[in-house]
Amino acid sequence: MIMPEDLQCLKVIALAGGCRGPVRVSSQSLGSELSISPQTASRRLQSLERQMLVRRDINPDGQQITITSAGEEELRREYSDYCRVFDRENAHYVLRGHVITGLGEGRYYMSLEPYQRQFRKRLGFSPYPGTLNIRLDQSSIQIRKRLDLLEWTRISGFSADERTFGDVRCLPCRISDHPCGIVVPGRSHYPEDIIELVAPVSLRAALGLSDNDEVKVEVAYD
Amino acid sequence: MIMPEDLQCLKVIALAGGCRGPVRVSSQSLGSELSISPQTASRRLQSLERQMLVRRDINPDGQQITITSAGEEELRREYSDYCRVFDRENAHYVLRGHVITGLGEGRYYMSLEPYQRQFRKRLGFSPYPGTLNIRLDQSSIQIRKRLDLLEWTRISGFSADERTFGDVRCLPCRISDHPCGIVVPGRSHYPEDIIELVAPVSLRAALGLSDNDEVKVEVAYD
DNA sequence: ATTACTAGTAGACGAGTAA
DNA sequence: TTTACTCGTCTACTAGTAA
Repeated sequence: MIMPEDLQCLKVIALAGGCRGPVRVSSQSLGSELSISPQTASRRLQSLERQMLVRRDINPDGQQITITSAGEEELRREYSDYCRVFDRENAHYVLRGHVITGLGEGRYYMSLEPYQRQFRKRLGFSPYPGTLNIRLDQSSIQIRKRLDLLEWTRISGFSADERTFGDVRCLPCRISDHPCGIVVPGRSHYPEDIIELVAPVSLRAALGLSDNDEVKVEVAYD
Repeated sequence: MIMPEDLQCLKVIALAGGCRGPVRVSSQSLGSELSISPQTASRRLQSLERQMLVRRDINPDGQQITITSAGEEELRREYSDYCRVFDRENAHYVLRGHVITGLGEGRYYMSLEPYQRQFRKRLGFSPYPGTLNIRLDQSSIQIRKRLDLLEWTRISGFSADERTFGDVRCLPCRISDHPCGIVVPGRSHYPEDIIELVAPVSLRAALGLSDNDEVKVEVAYD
């Protein structure tokens, strides 16, 4: 296995064009790029050459470096690792938290016909009138933030009885294999450590949940 | 700047799903994955935590690790570096070598009407009857091999005068801003250290080249 | 099983120097 | 200027141990 500092070095050479032709890379320039001494940079280049990852043409006034096929292969391996990390296809988020009692607002909103109709159309189910409120564990709060980058379904607001009901966004998810959705009111500031779930059934009843029970919410983006 | 060994460690955690939720990563499992001792792996995790790149929930029987936004950012930076390396858009290859005298076969073939017609159509110029033969420098031979992965223009063979003329493939390129093409006969084995160029003019005359002069051939894939 | 300390050592580092 | 050696230091490793 290639050492991480060698790989880092190889990457810098690749960025300079080392995969596509010989490039001038001096120990000094490489060193300053990696914040290491020219001596160490020189040793790194020798190491890469010994591993047959680069080819060097050394002249008295410098050297030209070319990345070999083996070197490029090594870079591609690393590249594919990063592709796997950031591949949207297998993005599967997990949130952990504990059941809490909400303010009962969810129950009211979810009972409104215009919301119900849209949920039915967009998520494929009529929401049970009531939401399951969850307080996220500390480490899940960071995950929650990243969900904002995914594609949420927009549920439009409406007016009725001289009141205005705002937009809501919803992200399909699952809790113990029950399909559900995280709902977040449009613009109002919502506490970052709390999520609210809608589902076709009462999750509390279906899963036998009580306050403070631990739950796991999964978001599979596909 | 993040140390390469820390980044490597962070990547492994990310591959285990650390960007999308807390994952169980023990010092031992991490160590065996990276071929380092559990002690070192433990120190790496402490280091990542100190740099706020991960969050750790440590229990007596193990730890759950979550990559923070800062950690993910670091990974994305690295990812974008690799994207730049392998981005086809700015693929710009450089071959270096020295002019040699060929066998004069190029001159004959390039004078044949069916070949001429196709070159005119595919490359946009009528080839000067004669090719410039170049012996590649040692380090350019590896670059030459990679060109085979690019999209070459196929020039079809034909029959005439009871002889069969084979397919030829051609890759547009430039030599000192003169548009030209690398030509390679279809199936016959061609020496890997030699390339043959066709151009609308005599490159030897246009560039004042003699045998053994150094030349640089550029292939810009776009 | 874990995590993380301490201790001792091996090896990587930068400085200086030669070619 | 380069590359790459030697040398002395100090970091970073593994092993052993505690919690």
